[in-house]
Amino acid sequence: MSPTMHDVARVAGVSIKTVSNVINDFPHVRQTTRLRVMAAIEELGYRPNLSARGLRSGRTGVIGLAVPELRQNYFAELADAVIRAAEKHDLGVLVEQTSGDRNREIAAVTGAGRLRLTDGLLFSPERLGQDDRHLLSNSFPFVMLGERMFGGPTDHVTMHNVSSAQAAVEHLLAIGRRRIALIGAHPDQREQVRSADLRVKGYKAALEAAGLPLDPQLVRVVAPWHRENGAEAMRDLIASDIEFDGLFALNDTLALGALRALGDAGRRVPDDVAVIGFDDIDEARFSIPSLSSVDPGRDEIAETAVQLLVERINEKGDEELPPRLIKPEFRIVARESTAT
Amino acid sequence: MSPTMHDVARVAGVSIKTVSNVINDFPHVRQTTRLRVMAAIEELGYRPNLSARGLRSGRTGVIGLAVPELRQNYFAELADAVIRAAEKHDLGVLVEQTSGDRNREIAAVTGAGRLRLTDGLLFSPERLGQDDRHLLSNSFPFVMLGERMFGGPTDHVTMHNVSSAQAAVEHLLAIGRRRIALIGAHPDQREQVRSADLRVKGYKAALEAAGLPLDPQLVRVVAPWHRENGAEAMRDLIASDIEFDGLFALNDTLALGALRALGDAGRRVPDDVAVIGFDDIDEARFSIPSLSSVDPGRDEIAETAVQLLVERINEKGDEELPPRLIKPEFRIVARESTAT
DNA sequence: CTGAAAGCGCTAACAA
DNA sequence: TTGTTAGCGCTTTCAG
Repeated sequence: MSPTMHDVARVAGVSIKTVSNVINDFPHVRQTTRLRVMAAIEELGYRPNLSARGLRSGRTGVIGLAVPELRQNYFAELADAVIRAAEKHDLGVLVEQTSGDRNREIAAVTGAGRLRLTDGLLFSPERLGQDDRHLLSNSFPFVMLGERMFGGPTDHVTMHNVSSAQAAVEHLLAIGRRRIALIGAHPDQREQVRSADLRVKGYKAALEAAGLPLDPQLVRVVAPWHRENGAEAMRDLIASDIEFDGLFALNDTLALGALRALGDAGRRVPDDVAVIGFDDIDEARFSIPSLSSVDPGRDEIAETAVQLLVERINEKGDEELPPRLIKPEFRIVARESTAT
Repeated sequence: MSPTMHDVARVAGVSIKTVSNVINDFPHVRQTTRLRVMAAIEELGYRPNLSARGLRSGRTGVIGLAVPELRQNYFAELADAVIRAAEKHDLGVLVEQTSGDRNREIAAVTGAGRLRLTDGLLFSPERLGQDDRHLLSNSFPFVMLGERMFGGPTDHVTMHNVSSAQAAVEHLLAIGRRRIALIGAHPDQREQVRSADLRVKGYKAALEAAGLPLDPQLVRVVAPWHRENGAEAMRDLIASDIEFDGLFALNDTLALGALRALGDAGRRVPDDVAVIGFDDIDEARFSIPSLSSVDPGRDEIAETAVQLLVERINEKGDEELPPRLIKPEFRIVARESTAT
């Protein structure tokens, strides 16, 4: 077995408490003692046992991040940002993939399984919705991400979906586009609070503000938001012979798929069709043509979410803050796909 | 505090040991007792404390995965696959990003910090090399990934770099290309065992087998393997006025950047230049044109790596297997960028 | 400033 | 088949 604090104490000729004091940077340790202890630690190659520490202190130093799947660029970049942010707080990140499986999302929020080992959870649902709020509680440090559930008992970091989508469409209008298609609307009409619906709302608001009619034929239902589906929706749209000169795709992946289908069909971007996506994933900068997009403030979302979670973890039982809802600033990133 | 086994035992009217037996699916528990215990667990919302279990059993049920950064598609897809594979063994995955920082890679292999909480580590180095083998030991369950360090004391899952690179170039030769450029060679000539050098070796082998000369001007040094660098290398190559009709990019990200630069310069792919990448990331299927690539067997790499790690974790002290080196089969994936 | 000792929640001998 | 009990390695009162 690896050495314990007792071993270190014995080698350094001090008590186990002193070793603990040194490790935890407690102030009242004489310098010579400290050095002696550190030498012993070095000599033995001692590493604290985090399970024991976790058991004793009630903290593991690890937070959980539950996302649908890392294969999706948006989540990979989110996870990247979250891990970096957690690091600043000296926290590790246990990544759980729910794979768009409702039961696994339920398991994640109700604290079953592995995530019990964590001090708190960042959760980005894909299947749970507004009706599942009863599953949430504020007894475990928890920060909601995304826009599938609002008004729960926990902190929530999300984005300005409506206004940023509206800004995206206004960007297309500003370069003279009038027949703007949208791909990525959600099939299920009953659900209201989700990225798709909110972004569609922004789309409609922009058209209305510009005094343009809403042509339902230009609004295409697509789910899930994968490249192939974006390409397929665009092929359908082209095949349907409906006229359009602009496209707002509800995320970049859809937009990239659509770009592909437009290219195949010989439509030039942006000349024939100007395209804007949503998320501003890395890839948007390097597609051909490069893709205009909405940066929803992903890095800030990650940093804020971790920050809120840390506050909840450190919260004393009595001082309970009410749930907070935070939306970082967004930004329209104009690239070639909407160049004039 | 959340309920403990004692609470459950009290409510169920049994001893703590019986609760433990039920939780761990031990055989010798009467059915009625089992039911009573399970009811109590349900009633109290009891969840085992994994820190305590970890302390007692020496197992946390979590493995570590150390990669450079999830932002890179290849690693996001690898992490995705690893998490899925780990799940089958009922293991969680703590993801650590080393961000191409040598010291953080050293910290990861030497078991400093958070990764102490894990039962084993999958490690994909970017900065550590052959000379750092002394940092490795086989005392902690560990599986090496990638091709920066060979011959260490641990299991290692890697890929057929040379032969698959050779196959990629032969694919270009087979469609009649004769002036094949390579981008992504590594600047440092001293280091031998790394993806870049191995793939360059495959490139040379293919040319030699075809009786073609090696033109050093066609081999471009690029690091790191990011899109922008791929685009830049291609712009340089085009600007240098050297003739070429094929391109082997040492990874897909470079290839996608190069595709971009080729498009900008008005060179048609595959007509003017046929392009093949390496890794077969998702994106390759959806670029314009779609990108031919080498699938190095990523899913199998992930599954095998987790499998080997689990074996090491379960290994009794006495039966030590010698280090194993495993290379899954590769596959050339032909798409539009090398269509005839 | 340092030491002694209790106990976090669980598992696994050993007893009954 | 079930109960009792001794720690796993650490933090943390409380004394000294």
